[in-house]
Amino acid sequence: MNISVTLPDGSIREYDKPVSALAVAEDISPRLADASVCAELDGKLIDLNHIIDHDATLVLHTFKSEAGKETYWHSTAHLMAQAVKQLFPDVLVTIGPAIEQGFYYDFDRDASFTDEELLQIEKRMHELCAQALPYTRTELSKAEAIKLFSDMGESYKLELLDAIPDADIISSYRQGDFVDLCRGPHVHNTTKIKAIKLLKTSGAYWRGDEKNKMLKRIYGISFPTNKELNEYMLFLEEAAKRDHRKLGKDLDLFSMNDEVGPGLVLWHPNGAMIRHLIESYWKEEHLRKGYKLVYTPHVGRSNLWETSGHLGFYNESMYSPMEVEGQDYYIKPMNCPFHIHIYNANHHSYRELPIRLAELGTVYRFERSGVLHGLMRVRGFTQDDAHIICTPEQLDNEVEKLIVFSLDMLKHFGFKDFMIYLSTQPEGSVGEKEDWDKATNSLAASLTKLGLEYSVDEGGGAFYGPKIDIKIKDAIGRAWQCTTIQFDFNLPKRFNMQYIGADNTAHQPFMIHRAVLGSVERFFATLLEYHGGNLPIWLAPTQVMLIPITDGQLDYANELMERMQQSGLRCEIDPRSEKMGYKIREAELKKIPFMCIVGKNEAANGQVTLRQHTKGDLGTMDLDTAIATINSHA
RNA sequence: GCCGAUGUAGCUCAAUGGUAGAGCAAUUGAUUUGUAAUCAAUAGGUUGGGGGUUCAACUCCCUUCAUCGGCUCCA
Repeated sequence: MNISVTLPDGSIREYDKPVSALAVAEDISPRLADASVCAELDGKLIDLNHIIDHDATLVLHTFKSEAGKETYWHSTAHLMAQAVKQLFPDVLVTIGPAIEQGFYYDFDRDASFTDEELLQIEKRMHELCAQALPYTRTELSKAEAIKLFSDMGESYKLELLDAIPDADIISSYRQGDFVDLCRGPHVHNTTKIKAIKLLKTSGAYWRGDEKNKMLKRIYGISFPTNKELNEYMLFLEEAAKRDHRKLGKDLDLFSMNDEVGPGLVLWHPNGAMIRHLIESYWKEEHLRKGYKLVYTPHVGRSNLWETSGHLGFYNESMYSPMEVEGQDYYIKPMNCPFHIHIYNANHHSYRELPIRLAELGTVYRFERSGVLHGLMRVRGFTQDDAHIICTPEQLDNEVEKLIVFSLDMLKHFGFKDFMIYLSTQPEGSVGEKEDWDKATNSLAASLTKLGLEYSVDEGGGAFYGPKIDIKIKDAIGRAWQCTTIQFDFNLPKRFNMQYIGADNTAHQPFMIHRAVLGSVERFFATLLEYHGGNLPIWLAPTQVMLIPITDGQLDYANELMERMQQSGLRCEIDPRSEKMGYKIREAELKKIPFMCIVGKNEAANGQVTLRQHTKGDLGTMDLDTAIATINSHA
């Protein structure tokens, strides 16, 4: 018998009898064998001790690969469950997957896990690692699996088994006294798991459904070396420094206030300036791209929301009505109905389309108290909203332009990495299947044509249409939705939107609802975190701080400020009788991009000494050179 | 909303159930300074709100509000 194993580099290794993946790894190098956590046999993930008994391609995964990390963390989750079961035998295990950064395991237990208990569990995990317990895979029939887990009293596992077809072969993994229902693969021994940190606890609904029981979740992470764990902990610390809530306070950008109410933002002058700059840019770009700016009211009569259907399908997110002269008015959770009425105020010919109505529209939505999160999730926010009304023929072109426009705008703010999602028709949606397909295909085709990678969220569209979402990550890797491009098959019909076609009859237009930044609040927060507070100079509320060394240079500094302001720079003076070092330190902490230091020498020669934030002294030069230098960074 | 943690001066944080404190910031004064903190004085508080236990509560209990980390939901 001869078995040949093809490796990713194309090399082939021959064996005269079946071998384990681990043996192949050892054959290549002991170091690779040591670093490997799982393998991929003919594209299927396997355990390292899986026996290869046929000609096959083999990829060995170390912790460096995605699959390696996932296996490593998943195995750590099992290890944690084992420790928890040993320490707290009454706890029932449920599920425990690997996640993007680490793993979690959900347990059914009345009390929450305390910080002390977490340390206790962590300690037990290390002890179990030291015992060098092998992870062993066992395949069994569904009936056997049911017997196994019902003997253990693990009712949640039985519920999971329930969903598996009777004829399927089920795998379980055992290490020491712990058995878990699991597809695998796993590391082959607990010694593989070295550095462990249990990070936090939380509640989590069984199967993610809030009608179900709330379980107790423990999050953790693990690494092959302590060094990597320490680096990760450092990364979390660094990320905390970039948190927009901290930066918002430090740089005096915005605040929330108990008395004003949760989820309602107060924009301080510095934050308001940044917002103003974002919005001005946004307006100019939209005008350049053929959008028309509109303004609409903050409230609308109940009839409007009945026609739009919001009172039916969006009621939970809307605030209670206010009564005016016997009529109910609602504060708007969306801008669409108003934009539609602007469209409907006139008759439209197909020759006018597409019509693009844009507004920085402030909306108010009721968000449950537990979900509020800095500026990322608030109750009053401004959408950079627009509605594109077009003919079916114009659809593809509009979508494509829209995606390009969105990405260009995000890039202009410095963003580079995006996650793009295409969400398709969900259950119980409105509109014709034919239209859905056309719209979904149009979205997909545009993404493909532009060479963009995207994930499909099957059935994740709104009930009224498919959509494309673009997400950006925050400081600790949480993804936040910014751009959303949504079709709407619902409102054009409800509001009876029409245009007169070339055939001189009325047609219903297509409508795209879109926001590029998403909401100004969330975008602002993401922007702040992305740049760690060091905004690009065109967005810095103060671009230059003039620092006179003594009172003697105050007049000169004032003159400089005036000239800089004339040239369009946002410039301020620090006139206090503090030492220069103190003023510099403060300007640095405020993350002001440039400082102009002027002392006796500069005043005498009509010069300035320029200093760049985080970079330091750039030397002495005349004002025009300084202004040019500053502008070259814009 | 649910599970848990937290809430003390503008900010960052101290204080066994026994007189609420520090640093920075602020104000006033002195200092006139050369690339990340000059010195001194002053002022600043119903310890998130309400209730309770106690001779005595920042500290213990109840309740409520907010924030933080998750879950569910979402721009």
